[in-house]
Amino acid sequence: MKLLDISEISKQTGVAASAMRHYEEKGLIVSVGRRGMKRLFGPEILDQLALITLGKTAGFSLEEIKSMFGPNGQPQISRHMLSAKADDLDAQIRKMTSLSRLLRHTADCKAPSHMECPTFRRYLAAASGHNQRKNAPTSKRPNTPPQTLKNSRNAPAGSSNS
Amino acid sequence: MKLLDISEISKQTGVAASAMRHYEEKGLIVSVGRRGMKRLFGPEILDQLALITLGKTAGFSLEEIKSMFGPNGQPQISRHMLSAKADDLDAQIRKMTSLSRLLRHTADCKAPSHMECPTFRRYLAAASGHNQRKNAPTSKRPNTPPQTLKNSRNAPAGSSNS
DNA sequence: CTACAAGTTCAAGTCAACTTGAGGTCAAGC
DNA sequence: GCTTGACCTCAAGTTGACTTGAACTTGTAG
Repeated sequence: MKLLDISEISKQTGVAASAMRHYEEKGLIVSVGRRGMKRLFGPEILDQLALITLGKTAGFSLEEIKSMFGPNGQPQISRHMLSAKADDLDAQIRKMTSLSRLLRHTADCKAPSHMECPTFRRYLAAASGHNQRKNAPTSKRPNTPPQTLKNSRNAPAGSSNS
Repeated sequence: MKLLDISEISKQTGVAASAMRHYEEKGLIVSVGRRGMKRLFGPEILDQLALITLGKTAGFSLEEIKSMFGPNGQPQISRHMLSAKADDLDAQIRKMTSLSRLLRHTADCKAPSHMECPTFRRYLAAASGHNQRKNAPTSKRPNTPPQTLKNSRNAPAGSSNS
């Protein structure tokens, strides 16, 4: 049989055991049983954790992720709301694409001040305001927690270029 | 002259006054002076706030945003690191694109369990692991705060579809 | 001149998503 | 049958990005 214990899963997925307990507590995953006191999970946990990790990367909260594909993998919200989430995602993707270009341009541009560079300002305009599709994103909720991008071997932010 | 006070800026950008004070404290923006005790900002603040908001949307921390374009709009990090940030962004964009497709598919698919749907699994595979470009994202940093997507008039996650 | 709305500072609180620590449990190996 | 190491629970702590509250200051309107 292919039941996995928490440390095995952690090894395979990189998700901390404490995080998995947290997810279980929040109802995002369920353990299929125990060996003694130790949790056992079915192999589907690997996909579920991948999905959770992915959702977090995309900026969804655990609550939202749970609503999109609960512990059983089935969505808890309507098709319509799922599409709405996808719409949000697409809007964000558009902004991020512009930001990526803006960053690459910034890395190359020789202008004394980026704010004065027309290319920079064009990307900024594209990335912020007016998304080129029908209804505006309508950021309703007042406050919204942040996410931090992971990777890119980073240095303390004041080095190596004169 | 076109000096703006904090509430005017808040009105125009939607950024809370308290958030702007926070940004100033953290060194992301600077006020150009005071009228009495009240902060005054130059018009460039609007672009800077747009940039900050954008950076947050993309999942960068305030520290990172500051390093990418400080209070003067100039990057505090090397061109190389800027490109690396853009690379991160692109990797994330790829994942989010797959996730968006996965969500749209989930909204339409009639399969009893999504995990058993080959299309679902294909998107999941595309979205997680193996990104189709050269070097892997190398998520180094151990723990990473979250971000939450804003908009999409959302309901409490258990409604309207029978 | 006085009131007042709108700003200010500073400390403390909040929230999500975990992590950490203390103290407990148990299957397995010697 | 006892030790050990991996896991457990539960409470408390951490981090980032703000928000909130209390007490204070001021330019402007009346």
